Amino acid sequence: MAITIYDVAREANVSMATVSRVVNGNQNVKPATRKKVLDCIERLGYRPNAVARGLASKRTTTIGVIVPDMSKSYYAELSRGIADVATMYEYNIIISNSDKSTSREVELFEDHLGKQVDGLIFMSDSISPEVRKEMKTANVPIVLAGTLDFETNLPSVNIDHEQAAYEVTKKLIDNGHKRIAFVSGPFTRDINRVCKRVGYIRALEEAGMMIDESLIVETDNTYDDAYESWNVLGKLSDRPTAVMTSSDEVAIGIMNGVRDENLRIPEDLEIICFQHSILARIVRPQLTAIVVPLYDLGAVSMRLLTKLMNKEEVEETEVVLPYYLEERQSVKK
Amino acid sequence: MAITIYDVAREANVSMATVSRVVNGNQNVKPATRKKVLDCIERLGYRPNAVARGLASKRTTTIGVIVPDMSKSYYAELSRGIADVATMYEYNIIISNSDKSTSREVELFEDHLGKQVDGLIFMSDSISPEVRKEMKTANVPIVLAGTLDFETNLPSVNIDHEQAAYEVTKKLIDNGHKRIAFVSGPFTRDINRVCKRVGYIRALEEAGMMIDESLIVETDNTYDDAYESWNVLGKLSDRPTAVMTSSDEVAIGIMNGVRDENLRIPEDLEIICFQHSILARIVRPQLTAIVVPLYDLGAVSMRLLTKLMNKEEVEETEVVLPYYLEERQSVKK
DNA sequence: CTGAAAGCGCTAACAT
DNA sequence: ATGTTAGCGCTTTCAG
Repeated sequence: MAITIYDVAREANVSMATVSRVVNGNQNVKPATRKKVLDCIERLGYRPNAVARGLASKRTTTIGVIVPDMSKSYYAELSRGIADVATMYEYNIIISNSDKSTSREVELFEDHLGKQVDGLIFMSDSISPEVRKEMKTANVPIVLAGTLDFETNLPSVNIDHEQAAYEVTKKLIDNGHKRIAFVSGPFTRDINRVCKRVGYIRALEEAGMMIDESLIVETDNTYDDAYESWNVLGKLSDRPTAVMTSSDEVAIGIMNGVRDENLRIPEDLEIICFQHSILARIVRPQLTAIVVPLYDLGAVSMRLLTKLMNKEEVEETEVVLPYYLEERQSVKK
Repeated sequence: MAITIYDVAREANVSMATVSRVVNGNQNVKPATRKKVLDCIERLGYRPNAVARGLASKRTTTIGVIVPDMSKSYYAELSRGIADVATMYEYNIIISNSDKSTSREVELFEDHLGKQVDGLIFMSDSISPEVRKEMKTANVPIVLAGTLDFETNLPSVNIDHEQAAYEVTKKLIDNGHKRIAFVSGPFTRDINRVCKRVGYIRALEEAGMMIDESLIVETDNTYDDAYESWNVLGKLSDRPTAVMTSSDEVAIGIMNGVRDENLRIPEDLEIICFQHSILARIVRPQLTAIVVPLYDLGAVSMRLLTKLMNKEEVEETEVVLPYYLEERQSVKK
């Protein structure tokens, strides 16, 4: 059996309450007593039982993170931001993968809530009614990280993907392109269908250009699928001379498809992508990209969650972080 | 206040013990009673408190994962393997980043143990005496994933990096190369210094070749540092014609360094790397590589841990998983 | 098959 | 400044 607070109390000839005070840094302890207790703790190798503490205090200092897939660099980077701020505020994180399944998301909410997490950070492609119901009935704060909610106004941290896509498209238009494609990730993802796609269309319409649906291609956001997508795009009689992609991995799929046709980037095709990893920087030519501050998205989400858990006043619960365009080699000068 | 087991008991006109039995799937409950209780649970929206359960049963169904950096694809992939098997056996995971700091690793052991995790999976570059002491005094099973321990024989899951490096080097020798470099990650990492480096040297010596220390380059395992390393290697009077790298990211650094000198791969330099991500496959030329089964490393580690936590008999606690060489384009046919 | 009761290890009033 | 005590919500004997 492990050492308990009782063992320490007996050893130090004080009550368990005093030991508890010492452990919790309560100032109402005479320095001499404190030292005596600390010595015993050291000597016995006492380690407070966080589970008992959690039951008694109703705070577990643990938060839950529900993410589609922690192995994807997008979420891995975001999660690292969460983890670092969590550490800073002395929280542990329980992380679970939903694989974007609504039923799994609901299960995970129940699971994490059952574990009495003090708060939750949720990421998903889109929010289903079932999940919204879970969030409504949860008794702890929830923050959406990089995840959109159009119905309600839950605390969230995002960048303005619509505006970013608009700017990317506009830049391509200004570069003289008439045929600009948008190779997207799945449209089941709000960020793609509702943000990037809409920004793309807004820029085209503003320039008085036609929307050609054959230039809007949905992929599953993987390299292989993107590579295939150029098989379609490249065979168009009037093929695109520029493309915006929803991620750097997709851009590289296009890029290799283009290269295997002996076309060149940026001479024959200009590419601007959303950057989610180191990929954009290490391929040649390097990819001009909207840099998405994934780490910060996670860090700010967690910071926001700490405020909510502390019941602090938060002026703005829907945070929008800045992004920027990094000019590299996939666009002509 | 949340619904407790008492509320359900009162509502169902049974004792809390019976509710507990129902919740825990105990067979000693009359079907009619079970149904009645289940109905009340449903109606009241009762959700068992895992913290109270953990305190009473001394099992939290949570395991700890200590990892250098969850944002690195290497560990992200490995962690996903852990997470999936954890889910399968109904465990949650608390994951923390050590950033390879020994003192942080020790803190995290204490932290996780304090949270009463039922087991731990540990990953690190090398095991320090302080950490070894933590592991010795821990009262729960610990599995090392992709991490070496030379002193003791803790449960672990690995691949044979030494043999893999030997085979890679031998293949390069058989291809006729006389100057073969090894661009490594940090030698503070046992896997590099003690395994890959040793396998590399073994192959050279077996072929009667000299060990030229200038061909062994230590990097911090990043793209940028690897790129710089070619500045050194490429300027050698008798420069290498082949190179083994400890990761695909490092290989790409070399590759771009080579390309910026207008040399070609594989004509002027052959490369074989250890593959830790999608990178090896999406760059051109694609990289011939030792495929490291990261996901499986994690999954098998977790499976092993479940057996240990169940006190099952385990015949072999030091598991070695197979790897294979994927021939692609960075080596001549 | 069901209930009563004793903890699990700690926090947080409430006393002193 | 320190001690006493009543829970926190559940599991787990032990009875019956």
